[in-house]
Amino acid sequence: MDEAGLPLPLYHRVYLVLRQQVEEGRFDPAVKMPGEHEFAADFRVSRITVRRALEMLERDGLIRRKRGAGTYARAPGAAAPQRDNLRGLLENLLTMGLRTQVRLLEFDYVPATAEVAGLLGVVPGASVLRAVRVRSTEGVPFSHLTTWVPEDVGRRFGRDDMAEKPLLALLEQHERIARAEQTISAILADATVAPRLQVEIGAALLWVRRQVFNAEGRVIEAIDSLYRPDLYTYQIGLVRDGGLWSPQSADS
Amino acid sequence: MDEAGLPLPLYHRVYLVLRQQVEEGRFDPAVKMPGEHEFAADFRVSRITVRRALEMLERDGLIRRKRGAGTYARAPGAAAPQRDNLRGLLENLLTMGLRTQVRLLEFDYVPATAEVAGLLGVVPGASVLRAVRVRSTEGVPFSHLTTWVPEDVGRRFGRDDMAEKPLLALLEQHERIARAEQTISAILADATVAPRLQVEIGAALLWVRRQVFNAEGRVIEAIDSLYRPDLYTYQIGLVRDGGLWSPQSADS
DNA sequence: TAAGGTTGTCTTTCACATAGAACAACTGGG
DNA sequence: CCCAGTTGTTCTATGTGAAAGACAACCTTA
Repeated sequence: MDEAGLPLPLYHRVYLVLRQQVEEGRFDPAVKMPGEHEFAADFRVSRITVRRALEMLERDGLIRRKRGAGTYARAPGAAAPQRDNLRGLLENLLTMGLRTQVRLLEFDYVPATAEVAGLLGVVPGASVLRAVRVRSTEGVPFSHLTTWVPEDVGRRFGRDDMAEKPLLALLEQHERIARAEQTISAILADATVAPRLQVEIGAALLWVRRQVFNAEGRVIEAIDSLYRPDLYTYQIGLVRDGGLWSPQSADS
Repeated sequence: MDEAGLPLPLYHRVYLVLRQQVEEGRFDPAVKMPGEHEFAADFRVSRITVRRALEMLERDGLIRRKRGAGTYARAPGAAAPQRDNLRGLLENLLTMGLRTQVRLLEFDYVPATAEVAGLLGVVPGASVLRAVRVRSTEGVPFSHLTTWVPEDVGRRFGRDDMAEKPLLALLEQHERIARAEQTISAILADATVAPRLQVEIGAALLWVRRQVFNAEGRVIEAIDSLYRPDLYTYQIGLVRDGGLWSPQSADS
């Protein structure tokens, strides 16, 4: 059985894992990387499969191989996406006041699936507004947002409003937003979102699902957010408070 | 179809396209869907390929097929269960009071890498205690924890302590824990953690990195946690507070 | 120079993906 | 009732993914 749900070829999964590790700087360019036989044993695959993955990495310019000598990771280089600028980019987003571009890909009224109906607290099949947006910074997409809103709430604004203003601002024109519930998880990029986020199918994405409640306790919005982990992370501070943790701050 | 070199099997690409269309309500449940031959012509694939996609859709409960009669989409509300156990198991963990087993895989003093040194606030190469644990519930592993502690802190307890008590409890015997910083992201399962978490290589994992500070502001502990997204999610409540979100509660 | 390790290249074998085709079993409408 | 249309089933054939192994070419080091 394929737990991942995506029937990606073995060599491609090995490639994705190794590429992630090389890009993280996990291999010192001055130290010989593990040999093909060793990788094959680690991954429990044949050497041919490892070789296919390594050939792809070499074409990407991420590693250097030489017969008899071994395989070496390339130096991170100037444009290296180290883990430091992870935080950097998040802080940029916040301090710059979210200087990002938003592209509206879909905006339609659709019948609610069972899952969406459960999130919004409507009956399955009820008409709901679904909008899909991609948010970018400097032309690079980093988040993929799918939003569902009950029909009566959605009718208060149109497609143009959504392309310009944040949805939350639109909602707050008519509603008192009280609280939200978030579930954070991870998921693989599928064929739909991968090109929109400019990642490969099978790449790891941060998955945040949020329900927004108004003052009456009604769900007025459900958001499914997918983030590129190399460009966006979720940061939380916790304070120790009598044997328990309580949160201190989160993003907005 | 898509000849962009994507390594997804054809039948799976057809499945993804059709699933999206069915979920969007594009097929009236009262009207016969196009026949297998017609789909094959539309997608420019063989009928066998179309049939595999349709079989998957039928297993998902999204369509109904009958020999001689045809294929019909099911009513929008009748979608497959799919991701219910996400929330289910998490609630189990909390209500059962975290009835989990912990297995200590590694317990060693190692020289700090540059990355770990940065997290702990020590010089690179300094000796630090590294422990790797896997936490399971009912025999199923759901989290993989790598912990680093400065040497002088780690010397206060031994391997046996760690196998029994939570690390935080051990630390609080001698320290005043003040706060923590968490970074939440996503990462692919590599050859090391995949077997320990009983997932496939290349599966998506939830990645939480935590720095724990004592009252003096020193980093006492750094934790790298990997969670199986099908068994564990991170939940946060937010309250709307004067145009901003502030957190309400988190896990501990 | 010699030895051992590393990547490059070539087998063989098996399983699966896909195409193309024919036929069987079944349904609904004229 | 019969027939056209639909899904179910079973063939053949080809290409790719993958494992396992053997050997060649090459580099580094003792």
